[in-house]
Amino acid sequence: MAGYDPIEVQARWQARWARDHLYELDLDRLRPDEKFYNLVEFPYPSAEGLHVGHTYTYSGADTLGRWLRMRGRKVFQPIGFDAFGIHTENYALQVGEDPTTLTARTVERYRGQLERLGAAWDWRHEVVTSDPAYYRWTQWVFLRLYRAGLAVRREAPVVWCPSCLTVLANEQLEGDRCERCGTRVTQRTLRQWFLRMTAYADRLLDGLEGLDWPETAKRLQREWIGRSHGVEVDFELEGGGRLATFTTRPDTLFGVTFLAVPPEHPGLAELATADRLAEVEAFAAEQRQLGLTGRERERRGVSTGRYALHPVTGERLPVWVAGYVVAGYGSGAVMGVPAHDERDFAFAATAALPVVQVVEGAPPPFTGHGRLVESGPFTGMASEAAAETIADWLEQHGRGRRATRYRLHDWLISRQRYWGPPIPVVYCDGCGTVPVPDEQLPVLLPRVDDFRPTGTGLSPLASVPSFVHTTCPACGGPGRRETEVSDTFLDSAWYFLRYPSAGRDDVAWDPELTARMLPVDMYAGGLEHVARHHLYARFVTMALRDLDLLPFAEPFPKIRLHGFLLQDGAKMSKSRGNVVVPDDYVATVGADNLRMYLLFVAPFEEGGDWSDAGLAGIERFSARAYRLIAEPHQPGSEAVDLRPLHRAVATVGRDIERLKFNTALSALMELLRWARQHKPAMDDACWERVSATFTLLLAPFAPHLAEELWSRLGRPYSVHLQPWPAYDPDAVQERQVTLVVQVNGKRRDALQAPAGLGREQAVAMALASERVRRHLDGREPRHVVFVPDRVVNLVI
RNA sequence: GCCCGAGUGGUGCAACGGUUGACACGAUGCCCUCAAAAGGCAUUGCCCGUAAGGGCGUGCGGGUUCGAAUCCCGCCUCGGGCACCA
Repeated sequence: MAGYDPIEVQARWQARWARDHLYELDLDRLRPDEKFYNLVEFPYPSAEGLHVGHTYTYSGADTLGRWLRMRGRKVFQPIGFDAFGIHTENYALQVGEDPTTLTARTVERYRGQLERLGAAWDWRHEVVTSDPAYYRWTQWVFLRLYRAGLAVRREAPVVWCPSCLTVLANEQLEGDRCERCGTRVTQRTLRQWFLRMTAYADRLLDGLEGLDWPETAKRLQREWIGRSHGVEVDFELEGGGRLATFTTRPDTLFGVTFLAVPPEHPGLAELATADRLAEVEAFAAEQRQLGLTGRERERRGVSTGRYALHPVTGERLPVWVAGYVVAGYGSGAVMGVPAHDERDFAFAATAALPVVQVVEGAPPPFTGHGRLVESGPFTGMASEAAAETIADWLEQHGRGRRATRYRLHDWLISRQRYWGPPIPVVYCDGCGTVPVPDEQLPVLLPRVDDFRPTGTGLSPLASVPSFVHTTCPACGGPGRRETEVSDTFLDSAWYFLRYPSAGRDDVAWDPELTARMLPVDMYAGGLEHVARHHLYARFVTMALRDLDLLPFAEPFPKIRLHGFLLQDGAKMSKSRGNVVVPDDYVATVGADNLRMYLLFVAPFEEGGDWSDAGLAGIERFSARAYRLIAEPHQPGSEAVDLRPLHRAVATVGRDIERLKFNTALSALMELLRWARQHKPAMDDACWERVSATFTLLLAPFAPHLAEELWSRLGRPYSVHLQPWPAYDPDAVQERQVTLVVQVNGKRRDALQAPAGLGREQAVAMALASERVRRHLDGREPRHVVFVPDRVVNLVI
């Protein structure tokens, strides 16, 4: 008999599945209660090809999906390509090829790779975000947000790489350096398009409560949104004007010894006194050049020469420009309380500013709470209560107001790049900013000879006259197109809405279909996307819901995060040269073995270490499984006790549901060993049951092998259309248990006993044990702990 | 610096507060073979002991409990996230 050839087997069945469209669903007939929208994060088709990290996630999600399918759910498992964006464009720049032709090739390659993994993708619903048929609707989504006042254009500082001559997305930063060239980034101020995500800060935060997400994911979003409740305190300036500061600790108001503004402060020239102006501007210019991240942790600053007046005491307080103050947060200025804030304390030390302790506790800097001292009428109060009282006082006297602040910023979607959807807006001298009408979508990205970033702050599209010059949709006069493209994260912020309706050219998504198919039932994703993609998608979904374009506000009620696959304890990376390429393994050991190995090596949600050595165990397992089923059965005479089979069905199902694929596989391995041992003794009925059940349990993990075995068993195609086997709950119960006997908590014997033994008999058995008696040393137990079917602990 | 997560055999890892080490890798021995590969079977936490048996053992130090890898407190190490958000 020929041995198991995983490569031949996978090729044959993949061809058959594709021919039969086995994994395509008829969405028209689907009820919301039977569908299961099984979503994975779609890849961006970059140069390197599919990473083994993708393979890892997709293996887990696909195994779950296949199992749910066998459990009777109609599993919708689409896939697509996040093909726009800087990653793709950078590679195109590197090889000097037009991104359009390049993307066509890489997408094709990815399709092949994804296909060969043997996952149950529904290719009929594929989306490619760089396809005009897709980005037409990305532009449409933008226009909905624009019309709702959620897309606005305003001037703002952005991160700039002086070496690559381009704006960088935040996700392209490693600390304060450009991911690509390692150059330290600077800031630049440009007129930009923003999506007003901060308008949804509260709902994004509060909505987390009801989501079935890992706690770490919720925490990350919570911290990213960063809501703080506090008070905005006004300080009158000597010589006129006032400075508003934000604080979460109004109870420390009497400890203020200075005010500080960031180097980016807009009114700096007016703030500084004449004699200080030159120094202030020099310092601010230098600090702005460094950018916030370039300033390190040094505590530098210069005095503006200006003084502010304390709102309660009227005391004169110097106003400083300080590098550590973050622009763009709160009111843009802080009240310096060195005694009760570590940063202010450090700054006060270098600037020789006084430290006044007003909360009792440890020596400064003391950031805890306590009784107020030296605080005028509020002295003696507990600081928590004082915070409220002082806030009231400020509000009553018109010197401040309660306020809520967020770390979350509006989403900067402008990119001075080529490879993205043009932002669908026309500028007209007469009409101003005019949105492109829906019927004129898509605004096509023109083919250009030179798509290199210009370094001028303008997109390469700005130098394409045929693109720029257009007709104003409002008045018919001459107009200029917006030449920026939108962030690639906007493409992916709504792609899951498109999948069911993919291919429709009349709507972005069909309302009736969407109501039935969404939201997503399970999203298998990565931690690195939580504070970006998942957040953007939630924001866009909420906004669309408010526009009555969607019947739900949360796109991903359930998310699970895969762990990371390491190599030799280190993250795989090109620079380390330790990237595992899945293709190589699919071609040598086969997709089934690769999938199972990835799932076996570690718990799915924790990740683990890749090792070629470990793969051998899985290959052996597959080969044994193949031999078990493929080798003919010489019937024995016994109706073998099938309890182990029932237990395996229970365990494997339970563990798949919990995403504990590693233990599910070990249960399958145990079942295999048991089946091999007992096969010769089994009568025909018994063997049929065992061989079929084993194959069904294997199907979610090793779809090709299981299909092959199923066909060899003479069963009707396809194993993937079969129901998951049932088990008898009674048969799962053990008949015999190991009863551990402890003396004073130390294990002294292990007795074989019938399950369900009562206390009396168990204790009697324990006392009868020779080993136990030796340790009892003739004494009577004072106290006996009995855990049924587990433990008898005799305490003397 | 702050916030999470994790520390268990030579290795990856498994264990509702109840036999620590399932499953697998590796190693050792044996079977098969002219031989090797493949395959099969067995052993495999550490220490003492020929053995029976005993002692120790889940990063470290305490605690709770009849009983702790698991719960609590304090440390150490590694991994990840955020990095001056007042």
